[in-house]
Amino acid sequence: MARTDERFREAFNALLTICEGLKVGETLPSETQLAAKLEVSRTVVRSVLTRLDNEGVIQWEGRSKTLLRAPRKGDQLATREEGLSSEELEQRFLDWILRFDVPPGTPINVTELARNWNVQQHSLQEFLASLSRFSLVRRRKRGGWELLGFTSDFAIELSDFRTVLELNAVSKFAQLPDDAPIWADLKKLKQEHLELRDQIDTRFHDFSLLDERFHNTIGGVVKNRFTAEFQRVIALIFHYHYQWDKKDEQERNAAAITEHLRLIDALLTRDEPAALAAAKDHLVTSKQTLLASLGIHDFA
Amino acid sequence: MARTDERFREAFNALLTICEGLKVGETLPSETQLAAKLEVSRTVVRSVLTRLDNEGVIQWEGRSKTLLRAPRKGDQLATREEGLSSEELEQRFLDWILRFDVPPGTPINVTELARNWNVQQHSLQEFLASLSRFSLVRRRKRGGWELLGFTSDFAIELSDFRTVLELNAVSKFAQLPDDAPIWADLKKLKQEHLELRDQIDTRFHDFSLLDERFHNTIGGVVKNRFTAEFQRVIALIFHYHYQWDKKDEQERNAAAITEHLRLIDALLTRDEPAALAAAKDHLVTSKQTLLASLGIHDFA
DNA sequence: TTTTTGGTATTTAATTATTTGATACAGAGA
DNA sequence: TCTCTGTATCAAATAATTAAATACCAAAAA
Repeated sequence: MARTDERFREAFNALLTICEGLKVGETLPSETQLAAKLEVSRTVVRSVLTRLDNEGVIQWEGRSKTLLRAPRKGDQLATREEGLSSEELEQRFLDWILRFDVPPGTPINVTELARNWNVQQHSLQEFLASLSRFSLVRRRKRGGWELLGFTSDFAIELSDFRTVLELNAVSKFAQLPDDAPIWADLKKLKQEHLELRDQIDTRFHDFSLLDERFHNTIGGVVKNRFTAEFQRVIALIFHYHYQWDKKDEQERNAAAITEHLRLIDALLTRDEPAALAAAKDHLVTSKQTLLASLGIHDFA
Repeated sequence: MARTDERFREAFNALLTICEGLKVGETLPSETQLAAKLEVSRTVVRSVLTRLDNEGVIQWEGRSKTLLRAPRKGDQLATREEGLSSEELEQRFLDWILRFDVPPGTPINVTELARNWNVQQHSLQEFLASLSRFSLVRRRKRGGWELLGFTSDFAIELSDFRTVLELNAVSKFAQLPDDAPIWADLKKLKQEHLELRDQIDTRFHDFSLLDERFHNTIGGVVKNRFTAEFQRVIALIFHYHYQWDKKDEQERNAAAITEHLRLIDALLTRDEPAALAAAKDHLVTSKQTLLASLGIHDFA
C-alpha cells in the first residue's frame, strides 16, 4: 500500500544522466536548482542525493556534492512504463462502447477495464466522473458505474447540439476578413474534395479523414474552450460511427462531398445565408446517418 | 481501513423497523424479498439476519425467520449522517471560489476542503474531475488540483457560449405553436417584470431571482441534456456574480428589466428577428456586467 | 544587509490492503 | 418447475500508509 516511488526513480535516473555529463571531481548545483531542473520537490532531490551518496557515485556533505565515479548502466533504477494518457483513454473507452455495441444500462466494471487497458483504477474513475458531465455514464445507487450512452435520444440531442455549435461556427467563418489565412486552407480543402470526388469509386474510404479535417477547420474558427471540448467528443463519436457503419458507404460519402462543396463555395463567395442553409442541410444528413447507424446496431 | 459498514447499519435499522410492525411469533419474508425491499444485496440481508439472530431478536434457521421479541430502542445501530449532495457540493464550490475571490492558479487542497465541507475526499476528487470538463480546474503535473477559473478569457468565452445557446433557445421559442402552454408562462413573466419595474426603487434586489427564472424559461424550451447541463453551470456563475456585485445594482437591474421586456414583447408578437436582436443586446449587457464584476473593463 | 542554501518538521496526496457488499451458481425444498 | 438458500467468487469503497510537497528557520555566502 501507499504511493509508489515512481517519482523518485525517474528523478534518480535523470540525475544519473546529468552526472554522465560531468567529469569525476566536478560538483553538482544546489538542491533547489536540481529540484527545478528535475521538476520534482527538494524532498525527492535529497532522497536521490542520499541514495547516490550511499551507492558511492557522489560524495555529499552539506553544500558540496562531488562526483566520485562515472555512473554505470547498472545504476539506473527500473521504472514501470507509463499508462495511457487521458486522450488515449477517451479513445479506448469510446472504441469499447461503439465497437462492441455495449448497450445502455450496462454496469461498468472498473477493475476489469483498468486491468485490460493497463491504467490505474483511479485514473479510470476520474475519467468516468468527467464523462458523467456528458451524460455518457452515471454513478449507480448501489455503487459502481453504469453506461448510459448511445440511446437514440442521446444521438438526437448530440446531433442537435452539434448543429447549434456548427451553425455558429459557419456564421463566424463567413464574417472573417478577406485576408485571414484560413481562406487559403479552405481553398485547399475544396481542391481535395474535388479530387476525392473524381476518384470516389476507389478512394471512398479516404472520406472519413477528410470529413474530420473539414469539420475541424470550420469548428476551429470559434476560439472557445467550451465549444472546443464538446466538438472533440462530438467528432470522436461521429467519426467512430462512420468508421464502423459500412452500409452504403460509397454513396453516402459521395453525397457528403457534394454537400461539403456547396458549403465551401458559399463560404468562398462570402454568402452567409447560403452557407448556413448548406450547413443545415448537411447536418440533417449527418444526423440521419448517425441515427441509421444506431438503428442498424439495434440500439433501444 | 477498508470500507465502512454503513450499508449494513442502515439495513439493520430498517429491518428492525419492519420487525416492529410484526407480532412475536410471526415470520419474515425470504432473503431475496428482503433484499429487494431494503435495496441492498442478499449478502447484507444475511449479515443483518445473523446479527438479529445473535441478538436474540429473531430465530433464524434455514427458511424460517421467526420474531422472538419486539425490538427495543437500544437495538438500533448508530449511523453517521449524510454528507453534501453533488448539487450542494457544486454550490459550495462556486460559492467558495467567487466569494473569497480565489485567484486563478491557486492549488486546491482536497484534504482541507473535504474536511471543511464534511464530504468524502473521494467525492470531492470526483467532483473536481467532472469540473475539469468545464476547464474550471485541472490536474497539476506534480499532483493535486489547480483552480483555473474566472480569468477574463474564461468569462468572455463563457459569455459567448451562453449567447450561442440562448440565441438558439430564443429562435426555438419564437417558433413554438400558439397553443403551447409556455406562452402563458411568458405573459406571467411579463406581468412580474412590469410590477418590478414600477417598484424598482424599493424592490431592486428581487431582480436576481426573476432574472434566473426568466433565463430558465427561455433555456428550458430546448430539450437537450448537453444544453441543460451547461445552462445550469452558467446560471450558477452569473447568478453568483450578480449577487455579490452590488455596484450600480439598481440602475443595472432597471436596465435589464427593460431589455427583458423588449425580448418578451418580441416573442409574444412572434417576431423572431426582433427577438433575436433583443436577446443579442441583452446578452452583450450581461457579458459586460459579468466582466465589470470581475474588475475587467477593457476588453475587445 | 540581503540573498541563497540546507536542515528539519509538517502537511498533502497517491496508492493499496483489507473489509464490506454484490452477484453467480448449484442444489435443496416447495 | 420454480423459488429459495448456501456457498464461492469477484468488485468496490475506504482507511492506513508511504511518497512527495511545502513551510519554516537558521546558517552560509554574496
